[in-house]
Amino acid sequence: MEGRSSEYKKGLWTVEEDKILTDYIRLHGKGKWNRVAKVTGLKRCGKSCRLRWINYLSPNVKRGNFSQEEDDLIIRLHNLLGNRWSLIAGRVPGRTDNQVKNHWNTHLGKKVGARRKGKGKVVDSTQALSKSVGGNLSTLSKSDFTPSLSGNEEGTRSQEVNKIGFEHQSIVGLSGSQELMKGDIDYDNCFWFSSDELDLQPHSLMEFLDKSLDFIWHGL
DNA sequence: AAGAGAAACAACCGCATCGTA
DNA sequence: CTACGATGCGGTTGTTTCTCT
Repeated sequence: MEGRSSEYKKGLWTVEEDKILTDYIRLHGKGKWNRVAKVTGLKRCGKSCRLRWINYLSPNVKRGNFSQEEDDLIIRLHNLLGNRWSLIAGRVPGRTDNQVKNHWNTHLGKKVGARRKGKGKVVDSTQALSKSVGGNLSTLSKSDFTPSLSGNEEGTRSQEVNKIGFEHQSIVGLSGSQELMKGDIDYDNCFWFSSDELDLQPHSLMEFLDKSLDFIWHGL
């Protein structure tokens, strides 16, 4: 099929292309990715340039093997958040969402899967979270998980968040691997918080998640 | 040494959301 | 209010490298 997409090259990046992109960003800064091809003549679409910079060329990206500490952190965060790779990566310094996702799919997922094999029904962590808060997370949009609830709490976004049906509970449990059932709790794979301790507000799931993450982060 | 299959990593695609004119 | 381009995310696919026979 020959279409507009044929204007752009696909596949692995060459050293020359990397240099062109790096020079462009050094000169113009990040953003305006669609301008890269126009300004530099690089035969790559904006999305491809952005991805290449974020995942590979950026000086903030840590290369090399994942440490045991990073593995543990990712496993714990995945337990809490599920496949929300960008959120997880945001808590793992120097690692990108793509790196974390790939590492999970090739190493950690198998490791964790093997450990859990035979330990009962495995459910998606968002389902587990949904169960624990008494609502349906699948109705939420991605933006409900971004830390941008500022100012107007009566706005549409907070109304969306309220769809969760979040209710005050004395204890809130999160489990990425197990259904939450009385008398059948896998404490190794759960994080528990007292909502009093966290001063949990029902209108903001993100605040809850962020406090949860800080809680874990400082406890590591 | 060479080929096959598995594993690891890089990149693409489709969709959702955001920002702005 | 709406349309549209830019950006971000997660799933998936493609390519390369490694390991085993």
